[in-house]
Amino acid sequence: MTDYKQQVADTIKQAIGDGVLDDAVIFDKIERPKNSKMGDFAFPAFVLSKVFKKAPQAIAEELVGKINGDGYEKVVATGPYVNFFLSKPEYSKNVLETVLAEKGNYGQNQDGQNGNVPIDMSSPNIAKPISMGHLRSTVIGNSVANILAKNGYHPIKDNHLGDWGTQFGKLITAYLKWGNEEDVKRDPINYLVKYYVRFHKEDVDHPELDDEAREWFSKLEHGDEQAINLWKWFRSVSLEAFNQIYAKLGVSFDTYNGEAFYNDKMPEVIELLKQKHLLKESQGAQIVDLSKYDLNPALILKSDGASLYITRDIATAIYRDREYHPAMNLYVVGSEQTYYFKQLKAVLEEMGVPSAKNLHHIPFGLITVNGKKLSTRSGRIILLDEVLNDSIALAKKQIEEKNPNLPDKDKVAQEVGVGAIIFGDLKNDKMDSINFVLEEQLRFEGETGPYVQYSRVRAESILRKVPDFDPETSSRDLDDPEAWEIVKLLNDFPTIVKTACAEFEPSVIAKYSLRLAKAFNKYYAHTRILDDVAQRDARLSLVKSVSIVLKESLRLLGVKSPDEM
RNA sequence: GUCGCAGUAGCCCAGUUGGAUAGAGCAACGGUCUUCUAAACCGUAGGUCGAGAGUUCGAGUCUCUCCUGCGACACCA
Repeated sequence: MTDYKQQVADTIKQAIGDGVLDDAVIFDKIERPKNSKMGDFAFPAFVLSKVFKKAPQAIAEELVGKINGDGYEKVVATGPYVNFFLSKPEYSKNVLETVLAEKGNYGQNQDGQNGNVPIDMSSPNIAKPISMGHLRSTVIGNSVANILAKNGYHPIKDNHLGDWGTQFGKLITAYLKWGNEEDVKRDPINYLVKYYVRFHKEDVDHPELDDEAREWFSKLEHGDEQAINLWKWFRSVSLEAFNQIYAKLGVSFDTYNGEAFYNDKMPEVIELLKQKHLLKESQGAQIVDLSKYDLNPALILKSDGASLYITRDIATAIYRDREYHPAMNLYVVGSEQTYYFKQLKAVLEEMGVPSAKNLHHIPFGLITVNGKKLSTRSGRIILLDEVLNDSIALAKKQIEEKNPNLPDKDKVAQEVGVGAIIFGDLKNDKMDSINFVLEEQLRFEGETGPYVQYSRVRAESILRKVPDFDPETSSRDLDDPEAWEIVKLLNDFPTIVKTACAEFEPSVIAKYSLRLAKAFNKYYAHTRILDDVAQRDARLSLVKSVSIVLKESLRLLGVKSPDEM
């Protein structure tokens, strides 16, 4: 595959002459004009005006005079810019050739050299419902994993469950007092939450409940059989409920190493910190001083000797280091924890944990309701499952209206409804906070997941009309000016894949898929693809290529692509 | 108070890392289905890019000051 930007840079370099500008400088200056009528690539001549002491307009003219237009459609000076128009038939052929040959593999690179990348994501708490708040971590983590794999890494999706802690003492106490097995079996999360809430209500007037809860947690920690069995049961019924939602979202995990998993690995952390003489006492608690990182001290042990979140995270990082020798160590956690992750990284560096320098917090903005943070206590909670079901129901309704003869309606409704929610989350910069309004989530028109899905459905529909079309052997001699924008976008895909990976930013893919879908819909509206016999196969090659790249883009986002909808 | 993130059309957001006339979507108004799926396409209208200064040939983009919103600031996770 020809690197056209490099080709343009070489042409410019020859025209300028040796030793005037660095090769890299020239390459960096080459840009894509905002308006494609200006050209396919442009070189702004401003940088040269100082060197040659001439107006950039004049320099642009001179450069064009020195360029012989071989390999280009034309090269023109427009004001201070040298604008390059690529040779469309050759370029198109080249691009389509590559996409059709590589299919879903198009854009794959090996930059990651198969390095392991554990990703901390989703992380719901046992016995609590999965809310919209968990959606972001789940869906961003899943997409980042797909993007990493596309760049040659080996992602390891780790659902760091909140499955340990004093709340289990409370839960056991509450269950034994007011619970019943049938209810929990029927609707685990709902009833477990009820017990938990009731505990907190009653505990106001009956402080002795707290003692009981403490005792049960202590029993749990010391391996009491009844306590352990109840804990295991709560955990497994919760996980079953979670997995139904994950299945709906199309997200799976490689490990569920939650807090309980690391519980027995804490003493070693403390021991290591002591060996390195990093622990200091302060106000009765054990801290690590981080003043040389310009950070507040990290509190490792409470004054009562109990461990904290960071202790567990240190244990996690050390475990991952030994287990995976990770190329990167990722945490998809809300942006409100940015400072905390700086501290964690600093402590790990002090401890000399090798992967510390490759620890990346992937932050994202809050989901709010009326501008306020979600919280179970204040009742501002939106259940993810309900939102997904609403969206699926709406998709079903649309299918009944628009395409009542569609086979597999329920499956498609799920793919479209869930796709809308996932795409809606991933479309914008992950740092943007999202003010949740249900009606805005349930939109299938304009810049949405269903729009991209629908675009590919149209492409597939055309391809079905010509069963004898063979993308392997068909003509790729596309000489179709209307298709030009699409071809250029197709050529961008491998670069987009790399950018999304470097920035841990799924929205780069989502925005790209919108651009491609939009360009295709425009083409579709203006060109009768099947009518012109002479151009038919080349056009179908383009349609097939669009379908391939749209499907792959959606896959990277974790969104399904139905063939019909 | 200190630190971090953000402020672009009525609403929600892009803006190719400093380049050409600031762009989409939603909402509004008007047009396009006997012809490859109208979940689409085309058009109209909508802007002091939070405010001010600075750097430069050139600033939505970089620097500084201020304003506004959100978040974080050791014994929660």
